[in-house]
Amino acid sequence: MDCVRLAERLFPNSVRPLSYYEELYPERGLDKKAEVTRVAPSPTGFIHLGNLFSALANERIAHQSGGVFFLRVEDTDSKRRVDGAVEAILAAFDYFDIRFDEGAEVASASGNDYGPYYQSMRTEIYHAYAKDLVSRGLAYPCFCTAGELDAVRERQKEQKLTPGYYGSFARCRELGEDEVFARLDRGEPYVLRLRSGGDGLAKLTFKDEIKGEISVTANDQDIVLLKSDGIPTYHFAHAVDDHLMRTTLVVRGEEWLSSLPIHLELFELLNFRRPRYAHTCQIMKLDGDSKRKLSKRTDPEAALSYYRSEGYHPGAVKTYLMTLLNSNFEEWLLKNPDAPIETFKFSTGKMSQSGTLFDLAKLDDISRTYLSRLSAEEMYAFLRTWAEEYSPERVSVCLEPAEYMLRVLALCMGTGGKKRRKDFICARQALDSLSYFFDGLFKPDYSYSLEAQECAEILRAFAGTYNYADQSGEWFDKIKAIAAGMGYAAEMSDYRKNPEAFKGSVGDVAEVIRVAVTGLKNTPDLWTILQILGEERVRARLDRAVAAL
RNA sequence: GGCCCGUUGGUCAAGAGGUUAAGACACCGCCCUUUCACGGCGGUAACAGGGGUUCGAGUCCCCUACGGGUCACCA
Repeated sequence: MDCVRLAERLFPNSVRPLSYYEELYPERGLDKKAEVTRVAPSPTGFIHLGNLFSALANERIAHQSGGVFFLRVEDTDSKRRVDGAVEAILAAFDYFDIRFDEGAEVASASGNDYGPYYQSMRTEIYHAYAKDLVSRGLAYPCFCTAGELDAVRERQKEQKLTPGYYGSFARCRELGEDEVFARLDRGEPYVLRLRSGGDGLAKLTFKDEIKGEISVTANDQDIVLLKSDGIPTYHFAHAVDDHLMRTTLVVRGEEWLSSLPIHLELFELLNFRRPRYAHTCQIMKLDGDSKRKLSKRTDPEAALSYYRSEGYHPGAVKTYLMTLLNSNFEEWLLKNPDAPIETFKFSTGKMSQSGTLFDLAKLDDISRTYLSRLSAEEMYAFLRTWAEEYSPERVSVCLEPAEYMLRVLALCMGTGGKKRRKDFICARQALDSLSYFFDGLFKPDYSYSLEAQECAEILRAFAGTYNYADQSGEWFDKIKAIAAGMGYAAEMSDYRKNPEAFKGSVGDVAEVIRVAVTGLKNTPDLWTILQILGEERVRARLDRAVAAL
């Protein structure tokens, strides 16, 4: 077989020598410690939580080391391409404030340009390297049809052999020159395959930045380099792109670990210095008793869009992911509650090796703390931005006039006092929990702890003494008086000392009023709520509650 | 099934041969409190199992079990 002739026949238009690309995309000349990392999503229309997880790790590593972080769009699969998917990716990373130095849609400030950053625009580059491989006898055209491949696979399975295109199963590997050219002349479709020199039994050890030493088996599959449409597969594109873009460290999910042998062989045959790899654990979910990968089909929380549509604060989501990413992050955060995430020293050595379970309760807790640290104005702006996109009808109902909502938020967040409240988890939940401040949204589901009779008596007594002008102290004294008059302890300490002596405590009495006015058992300071609502609305709600009993 | 990775409380996890086996979330209790929260203090709860190596093993080695991943002209 005249390999050079075959290469020329396969890629007649690929005339540039490899040195052209090597010079076009030179070594970056960065500091020795500087890492060049990337995130490389494919535009399928679905953005997984894992994409953010991985992006965050890559971003921190690059920027912390004074390196470069770029975005490459892996749009090599025309079948899965979805309109608008790239825009969605860009918008999602922007929402979570992940900043790229280079890449799709980023103007390179440094003047270094290793693009194009869309794989669909890099075909001539892939073909140049493919041509080189063919001319060196390391790649060959394969004319096997999908049906033939399936049939072989079936037979291999029946015989309990490793499935795939390798060894004697690689039918097109040793095709004669005349036959190959004849079939090409006939226009038969083909894919370009790697002529693997690997020994499927050879073990080699490899050092992963997260997992440490791992043992891998050498690749012996003649994997597809270029699909029949001339577009590369992930493996080939990865090798060419990360070489020419001078990536130093690839941080990716551990589902890639099994194709690592392919990548190792590719880098070697292409004479590329290969990047270091860090394979991160996957985000799992508890399903019944067992863990499984977060699935985009069945788990809404697998989609990045879920957090945005629920109104989780992007900063809170990032904080949570950081706790999963670096095991010492949480303690650091406890000690440095005000420090920006960027000042945390991120380390691949502190990344978890085992699959991590996604814990919504923990996210909620972190979100509570995160939101509690915002000012009422910041919270208002956050809620408003969210509502405009996801719940526009609430803008006019809840968010205007702004002064009213600001007063509500100041109360509910405790921004005036020493201690902050932590009632808010996400924008949707926050707005939902505030609906009792708005007559149009107030749909009470009264649920009292006391008997109806008792509640009615308390509410009538309260309505009888209620005076809007009362200050907090006076107001509460009246409630205490009602409590005492009905056999409840006016002081919590009395009740605790001697609970048998009372029907309950002033807390129980207050709860009845709280439920009547807000429909909820848990709310911020009741007196302030009544002040915000105003006398008229308070009386109307008391009447309504009594009527409902 | 082959190959690969993993396994410390319900969850996230510290731990790099000698610890009373951290901390956080959740749960429970107490305290604080003008109600609801917040906060403070405390509690329940773990080294998958079995063999080695060692004076000594959660830490090193082997086996088993279990969980996960992957075996495409998808990434």
